[in-house]
Amino acid sequence: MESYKIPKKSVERLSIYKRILKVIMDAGFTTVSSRELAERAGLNSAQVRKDLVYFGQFGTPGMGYQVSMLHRAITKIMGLHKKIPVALTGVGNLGQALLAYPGFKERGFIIEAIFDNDHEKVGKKKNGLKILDEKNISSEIKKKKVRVGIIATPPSAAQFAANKLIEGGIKGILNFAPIELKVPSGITVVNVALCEKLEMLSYYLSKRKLL
Amino acid sequence: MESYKIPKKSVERLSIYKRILKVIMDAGFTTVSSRELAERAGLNSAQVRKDLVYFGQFGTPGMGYQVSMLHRAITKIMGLHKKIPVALTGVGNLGQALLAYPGFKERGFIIEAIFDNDHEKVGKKKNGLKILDEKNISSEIKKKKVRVGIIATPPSAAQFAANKLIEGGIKGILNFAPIELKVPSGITVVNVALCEKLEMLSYYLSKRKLL
DNA sequence: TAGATTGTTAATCGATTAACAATC
DNA sequence: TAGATTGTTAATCGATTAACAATC
Repeated sequence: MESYKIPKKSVERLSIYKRILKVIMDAGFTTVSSRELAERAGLNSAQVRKDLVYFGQFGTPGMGYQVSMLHRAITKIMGLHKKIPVALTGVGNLGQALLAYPGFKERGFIIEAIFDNDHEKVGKKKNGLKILDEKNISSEIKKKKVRVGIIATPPSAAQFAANKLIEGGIKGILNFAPIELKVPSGITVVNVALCEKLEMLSYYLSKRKLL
Repeated sequence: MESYKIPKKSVERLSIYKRILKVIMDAGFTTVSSRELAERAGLNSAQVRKDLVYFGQFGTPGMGYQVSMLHRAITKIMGLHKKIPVALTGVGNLGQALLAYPGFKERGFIIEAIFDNDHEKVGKKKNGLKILDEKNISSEIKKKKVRVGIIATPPSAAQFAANKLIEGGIKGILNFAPIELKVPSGITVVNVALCEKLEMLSYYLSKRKLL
């Protein structure tokens, strides 16, 4: 399990391989080749092998990969075999959606605390969780041993939320706000570029005079 | 306004520049250099200039770029100056969130029709729109001249939804389902890789023994 | 053994960055 | 004019793909 120079893209694809392996496993197959994996992921088979080798030697020449073993290995490598307590900041439309989104729980991300700066909302309950004041983020998440923060605030409030989360000891942030967060080294930020994706789509349609 | 070989990444960054230009414009500045833009976007200034030149010559040597003019130009290039009628498929948690998410409307993406395959839901209203049966996607969207489809269904229903959307004449799809949609050439699919991002974050924390 | 497919090296491709003449 | 900053070319870097010896 090396670590020094693994491309971000390879890590992202690891997640894709895991998803495909699950499908293949559920279909009852026990082994799979890099060619098959590549085909299903829309990639090159050399790339699949190269990606996997960053993390270990999982294959058998002439045979391919053991589906369930590789699936389990990737799950472990990605740390998806443990539950992770999460805090959500910003209980607006997007925040409420994420709160209800089953994809988080399925991956072991358990939302344990939710925050907003709107005093109209603070104190009310959403999905069984009381909305807390953003001012108290750091003390609350220390109490609940939260490890990951999700930022679903408007862009103007995002940096403040990030600061408070980091103050509370958080090391990883999933950021939905369309701004580049400034964080000290040692903090991992993963951006979900919703607006950018939307505007890209607009561009491609517009270019072809389809709008 | 060339078109033959513009990298996807440059298009995505165009959206980022637009966002930053808005901030600079609102702060009252009239010109901006590639260095300043780069700094705010966390990029290299040569990259900013190269990206922009794909789309035209907007700058003045010695001066930089006219903020409002560049902002307007990018908006136009991305087709964000017109309203786009949109259909949403999958009115589950994620779908309902997207329905309420103001970011779509702000960018001119107006959700005009919503679909689900759950007969419990069909006929009910959400955000002032009646939920329609997925079976009727193609006829309904033809009627409403919808140009873009958003897929927020579970993965198992995503390909069916995509097929129906395409049957109805749609050329662009924003896909939130974690599967690689198979579409004929001429259809633009932009994937929002929510799960992959989440799992990436898990990986980086796990690697550093932070979970 | 023969056939298949891995892990890995080398070749290719594309994207980022540095450098600088052109020019406001 | 002198200083600043563009657009652009060349150099660098990194990621993808092809090819193949090793090996099950």
